[in-house]
Amino acid sequence: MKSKKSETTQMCAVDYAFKRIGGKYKGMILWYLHSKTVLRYGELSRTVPNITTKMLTQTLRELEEDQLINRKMFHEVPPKVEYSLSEKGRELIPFIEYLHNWGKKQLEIELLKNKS
Amino acid sequence: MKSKKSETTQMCAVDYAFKRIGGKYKGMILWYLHSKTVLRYGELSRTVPNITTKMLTQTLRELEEDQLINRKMFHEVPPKVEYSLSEKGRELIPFIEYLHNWGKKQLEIELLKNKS
DNA sequence: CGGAATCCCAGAAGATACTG
DNA sequence: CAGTATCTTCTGGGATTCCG
Repeated sequence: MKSKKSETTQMCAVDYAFKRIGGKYKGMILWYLHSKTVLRYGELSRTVPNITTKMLTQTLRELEEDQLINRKMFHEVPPKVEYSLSEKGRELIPFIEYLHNWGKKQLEIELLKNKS
Repeated sequence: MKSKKSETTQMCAVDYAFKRIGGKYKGMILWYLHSKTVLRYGELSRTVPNITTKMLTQTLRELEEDQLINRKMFHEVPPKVEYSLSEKGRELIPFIEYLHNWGKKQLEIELLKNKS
């Protein structure tokens, strides 16, 4: 049983965690899923700025593999797929929320500086 | 006054924050600086697994630009440079700690699964 | 000791077109 | 609507060598 996760390098917990939520869109998607509870594919694609379908699909698949989100298909016409946070994914929210607030604060500080 | 930070895309706080602490080594370096308080260049290079001098220098420079760490040079022979967390950088510790604990927990869970 | 300077590449991300 | 499939581009990071 080979695992894509374990490499020869000793495993550092911070490193491990960053690999789950790193990349260009993972944090944002988790954040949006948290604030909206449930989102369809199309909604996500409109919500995440400039994301392509390829990256959206790929990112969602990775989050699903890591069991941070749930994917629920409705076999209808037209098709419908809903994404939501899993329990495990929800555990990350406090930290993303913290990060969000920190980022907001820094953005405001920079804004003030640029005005002067 | 051009800024490397602002692009045409609307600024999202989560995205902003991830850009400060994303990348392969930033989280780990902040984490190590927190647990050891102060570290020299050579110590960091030995502590962070497999990091090259190029990446170490580059990462430290970026963290310094964003004012998350302090760089203190001693003009001696041989030269000596110490790195430590800044106030702003220290604000990030609670959440990196959270992330660290989460990662540790997940690693343990995965370990158990692989044994079965 | 604490870097800087090059060269190079894998893998991340973008563009575009097509489909059940 | 919710994706696939390709192709291309870009850039974060690696390897190596040299410097004050």
